[in-house]
Amino acid sequence: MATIYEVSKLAGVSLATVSRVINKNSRVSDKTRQKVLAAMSELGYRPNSIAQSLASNRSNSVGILVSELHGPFFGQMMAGIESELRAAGKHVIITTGHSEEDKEKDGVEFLISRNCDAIILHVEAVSDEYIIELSKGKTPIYLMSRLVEGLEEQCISLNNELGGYLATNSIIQQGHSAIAYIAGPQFKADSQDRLAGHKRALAENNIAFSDTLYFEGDFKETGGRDGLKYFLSSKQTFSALICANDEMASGAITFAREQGFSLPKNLSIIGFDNIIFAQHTYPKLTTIDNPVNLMGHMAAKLVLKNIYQQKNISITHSFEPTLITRDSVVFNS
Amino acid sequence: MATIYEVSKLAGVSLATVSRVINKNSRVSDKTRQKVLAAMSELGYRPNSIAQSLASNRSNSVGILVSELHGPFFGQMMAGIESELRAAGKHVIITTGHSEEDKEKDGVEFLISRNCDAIILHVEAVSDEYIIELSKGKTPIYLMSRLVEGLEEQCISLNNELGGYLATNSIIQQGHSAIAYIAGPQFKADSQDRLAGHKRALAENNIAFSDTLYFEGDFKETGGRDGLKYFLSSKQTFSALICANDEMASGAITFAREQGFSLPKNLSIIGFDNIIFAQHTYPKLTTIDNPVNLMGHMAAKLVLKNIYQQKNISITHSFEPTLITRDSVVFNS
DNA sequence: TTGTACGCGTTATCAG
DNA sequence: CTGATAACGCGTACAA
Repeated sequence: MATIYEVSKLAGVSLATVSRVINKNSRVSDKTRQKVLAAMSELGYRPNSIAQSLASNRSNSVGILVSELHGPFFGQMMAGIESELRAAGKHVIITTGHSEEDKEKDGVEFLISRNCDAIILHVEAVSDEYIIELSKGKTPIYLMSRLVEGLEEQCISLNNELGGYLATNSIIQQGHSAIAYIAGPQFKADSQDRLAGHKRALAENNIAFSDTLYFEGDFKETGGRDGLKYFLSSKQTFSALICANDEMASGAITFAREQGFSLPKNLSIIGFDNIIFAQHTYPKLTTIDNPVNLMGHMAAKLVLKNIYQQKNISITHSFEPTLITRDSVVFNS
Repeated sequence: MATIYEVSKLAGVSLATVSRVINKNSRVSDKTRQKVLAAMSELGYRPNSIAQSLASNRSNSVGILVSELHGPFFGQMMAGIESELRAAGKHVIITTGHSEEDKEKDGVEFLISRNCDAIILHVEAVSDEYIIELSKGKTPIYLMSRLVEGLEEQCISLNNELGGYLATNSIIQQGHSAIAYIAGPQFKADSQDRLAGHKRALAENNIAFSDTLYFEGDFKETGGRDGLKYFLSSKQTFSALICANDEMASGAITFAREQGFSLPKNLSIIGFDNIIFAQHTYPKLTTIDNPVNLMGHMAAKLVLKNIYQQKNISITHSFEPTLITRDSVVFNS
């Protein structure tokens, strides 16, 4: 509520001097600094970051755009970014895109118009061209879980194709050949890549991909439920089920048991992402680890290095998923 | 990048006129409006919301402070608030407090300094006095899951005491009398209230509260695990376990099975919150519904009504938890 | 080391 | 209906 002007008056110095003690960079004599500090605390002065931002064209805050605010995946991602940035004294402004092109663009413009020093995006509906165009603007752009050609240096991504391959391959190594697959929404690049990896593993093992053992889910619990229901109603036989994320795997597990399956004996199930709850399904979920929290940290480090000039930070742009073996996949005898 | 000034030049009108067409309220002739609109799109003009905010003292955005960005509880809360506000064209600025006093205050000041039209707080470490002091400032304050005396009109809260009572009472009604309790961190009011409800139910049924069947957990999976481990190592006998939230219940379920328990036969377990994954534990978790998503919507409605003058909105300040009966609690014979 | 004065991009209050 | 012009709160050359 109090302004820099009132502080300067009370301290008997000029506006500029007050500004100088706020931005600890330029030199002020110790005596006047004390006077100013005293005046500030007496007035309960707090810098107006809006005005600071307008005047300096910086904001000490980075924007984050995620698809959703709920769900273990985005939660881990946001937490990773935020904790890294917060430790460096930077704030985070979060908004959402809901996987819809209009909302994603709206969110991006909001963040840009708020003068964020950089923005970290997890966008799914928007085109590569849009992103490339965006990256030419004055606000630096960084991308999570997405690899855009020409912007490799600004991307932190996971090799989803490899993850998909690992999942299917591990299932095949366990003696399964009749394998059902519940994919994620195919407009999402992650989902496509995971499916591609699945198909590669099948091909390498001379197993034909079957349309009737394929279902496109929604990445939520209901997707796993609906997918399994679909496979069962179409009288397919299969000994293993691959779900493109853990939420769908959870849904499938629950539905399978409702249908009288004994797990994992009757059906092996594998997920993807390794969300915390994957340790608490029954049987404990075998899955592919997606180090999304780590990737969040890395994205934050990337902006600390590039935007806030922090040195001695080494960046990993590309992450590799790994197989987490638990109890939900067994040998098919 | 383009400013209102360039637009006015290109359109051949004054700054003020451009500002008028941006803020659709005051009247501009159709002809000049078209000229301005054309100029805006030709230049790709986007209002700088920082400058708007500085000049108008409004920001069309509301601040949210939560303890953590991850976890099903906060996810649902943020999602509820955001979706309601977004539908009304308002943006949301989210930051965190990590349940630490300093960080909570820092977060609050960040939001205030960003000129939020209102802020919605889920604070746990900060005192009632601080909040009351805060509420005297120029930025309107609203509170989630916390009831502060004197600020009832700005609070959206859950009757946690009742929830705690319901949980324990339902367990008792199932014939249990040796009941272990894993509480949440006791510096959190929610945890205290849930525990108080537990004790009331015990007292009403003439069951003594036993210190040796009490453990203070951390509201995470490990809390459930650690709590159960503690009870088992201390050779207590009990037929039911109450966990102050679902994460701890999940951890307890997993650990119980690792220890060879057959659930729910050997041990009945009840949780609190009814997070989505409570439907996917095995056995499916009996729990207390905490309508946190709804409460988020309601908090958003409250600011829409009070701050953005939306009419015909009816507000519920106080929510009641309900028992969700699933499979993890059985009759003690 | 300190002060003056201008600019950041808009809104808002006046006149006209 | 439209146009000057003063705020908004602060950063930052430039001068002193």
